[in-house]
Amino acid sequence: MSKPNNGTRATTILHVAAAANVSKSTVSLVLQGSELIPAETSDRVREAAAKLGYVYNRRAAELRRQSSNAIGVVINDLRNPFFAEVLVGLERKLVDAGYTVFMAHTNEDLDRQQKLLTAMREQGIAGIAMCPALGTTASLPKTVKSWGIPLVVMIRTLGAGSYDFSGADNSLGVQQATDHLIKAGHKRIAFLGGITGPVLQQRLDGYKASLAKHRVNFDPELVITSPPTREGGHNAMVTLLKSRKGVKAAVCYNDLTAFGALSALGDSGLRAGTDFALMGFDNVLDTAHSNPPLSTVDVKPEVMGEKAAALLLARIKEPDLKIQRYLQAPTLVLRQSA
Amino acid sequence: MSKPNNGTRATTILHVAAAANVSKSTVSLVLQGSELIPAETSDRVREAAAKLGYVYNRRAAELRRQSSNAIGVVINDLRNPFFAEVLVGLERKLVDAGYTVFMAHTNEDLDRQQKLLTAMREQGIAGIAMCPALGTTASLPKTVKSWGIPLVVMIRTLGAGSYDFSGADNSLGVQQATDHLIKAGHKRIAFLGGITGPVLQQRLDGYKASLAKHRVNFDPELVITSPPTREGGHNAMVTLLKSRKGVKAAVCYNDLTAFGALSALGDSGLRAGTDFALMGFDNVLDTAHSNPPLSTVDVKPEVMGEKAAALLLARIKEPDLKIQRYLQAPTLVLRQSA
DNA sequence: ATAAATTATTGGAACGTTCTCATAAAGTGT
DNA sequence: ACACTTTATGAGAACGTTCCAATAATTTAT
Repeated sequence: MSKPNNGTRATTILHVAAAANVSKSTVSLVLQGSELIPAETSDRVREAAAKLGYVYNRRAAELRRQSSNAIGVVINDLRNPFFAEVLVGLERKLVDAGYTVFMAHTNEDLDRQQKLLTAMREQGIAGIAMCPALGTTASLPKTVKSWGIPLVVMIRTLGAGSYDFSGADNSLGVQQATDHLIKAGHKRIAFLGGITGPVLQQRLDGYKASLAKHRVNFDPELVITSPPTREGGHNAMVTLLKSRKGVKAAVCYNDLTAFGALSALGDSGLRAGTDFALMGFDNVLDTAHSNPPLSTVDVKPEVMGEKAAALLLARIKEPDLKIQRYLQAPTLVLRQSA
Repeated sequence: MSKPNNGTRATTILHVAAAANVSKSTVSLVLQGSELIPAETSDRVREAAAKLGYVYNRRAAELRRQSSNAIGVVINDLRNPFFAEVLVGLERKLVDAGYTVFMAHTNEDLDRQQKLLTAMREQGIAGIAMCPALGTTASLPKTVKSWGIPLVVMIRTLGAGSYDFSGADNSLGVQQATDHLIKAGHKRIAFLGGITGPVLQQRLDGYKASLAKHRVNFDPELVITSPPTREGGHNAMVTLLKSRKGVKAAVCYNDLTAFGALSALGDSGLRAGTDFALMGFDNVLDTAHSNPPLSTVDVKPEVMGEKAAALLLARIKEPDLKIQRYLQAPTLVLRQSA
């Protein structure tokens, strides 16, 4: 009865202890569900806690035990449904494992990314899952590792360094998409969208590989880059239709650009599937109900998220585990656009 | 020189103090950018901190000063681009104000929402911005307020309680959309999509109000509900085409369902704008490049996010401010679908 | 010169937990 | 009855900051 919480301050473990007539140590043990405390006592404590409206002060606990139950996720393009899907898979898995997941958005801004990572570091987060903003230096994983924070990189590789990674086999995926178009009899196949970064590189490689394999000439005129957005895809398709006459097939950097391309085709009275063969990439949920439904490369965004979560959890549990790199195998899903 | 950080533990303010030959109090003041410390000293301290690789322990600081620089955002449907856009506006504003923003996703799960709020409470977050999951009880704002945490509710109202709110004038918006269709000569106008919740209610009200104003009969057969997704919109349109013959115009619950409807129209060889008049709602970025570009009602998602941020910041600064409710005024943006 | 004010710095007590020991009480085996 | 284990609980030192109150050194005013 030494702590009668009169003031305005939050009720603490000490107030609960006083109310339940035990020591703070006992309360702490009860809160942690320790086996050491008999039911009678722990009931009494829990009752007192409930009556006083006690709320656990996680900050204090984490300060003391030097640990955290929060995982930070840094994402770079919230407006791209692909990332949203990755996120959903990632978060589900982490939440199931008992972590609290905090997401933050860089909007492809390196400066913001730096600030976010610093903030997470200062918060003493238990681990970080990130899709690096474009232009991120390859040494970032090493830096984060030197901070002692478990890290998994998603989607975009960061050079050859040693870090856990979950992403897609971009090259193979685009290769399959291009193969499909070639098998359908197309020779002049455009590549639409994407501006920079490792993912574009890999996807272009796949495009070229397929062409080479089938002995069709690579024509640089047929790759039209653009930001990986609907607008970018739209513009790329407009350019294609206007100045590369006769092209009747295209592989897109991703589904988003494909949607834009679909829109541009529609503007010209063309319909993908009958007048033009168009392939997307990602198999975002939206593809099943676009106009027309998009043929695309399925890389299972949610699964990539789940895998990333699994890698991170493994790394947290066992910091010295050997580096793992997960590459989602692509499969074609053929709908109406090609 | 009393603290020579030999061990494996993180370097603290004390190590910095020792290295710079000052007391921990001085280091603390320097870290806070206090005016009290002359440049010569503070330089020395900062140098020492940098050399030792010191990292600020925010947990400890927040525990002591009973405050936080983090704001929690709870969002319910990450896969809906509308929410993504709201989020972007919200976050930008909060980050500009110096806060760290942590987002979390409920996926429309009340249980998860409860857990998230509790987690944020335990973390001692400075404020919460949330779009409540469907089915959230109207007393939630009161509860959060009783926790002493500033709160702003977004998009979905929660009864008539007293809480800060940022959302759209849904009723007026749909009314304008329906007016537009009626003025174009349509009499039988469907309402497609949405299943439950205050937003659907408000939008349906607007729909009915417009019909009433123009003396056209309300036909319950013409409102076809569905989950607010592409798939939902697709199915609703399929139903409409199959069993409500002759209907040539529809207002959609939101852009996402409109996209699905666009897809279903395409499946039937119909094109919105020429064969069918279709209106969306939200004016999500994607609408500008759908196939065809969607006519919709613009409620400026990013602005709603920014407004929510502003309300929250005001509430944090001045807890006794009078309650504010921001309703974004809708405007029609006419593209090709109607 | 002295008092008063200002400037630069510091010790130590918080903040609310966890966790290691320590101890007291009760049970067990001989 | 005794030693010995087990069970239930508690005291107090951390964790890394902040900030009040105090002191020491310097300047200014008289």
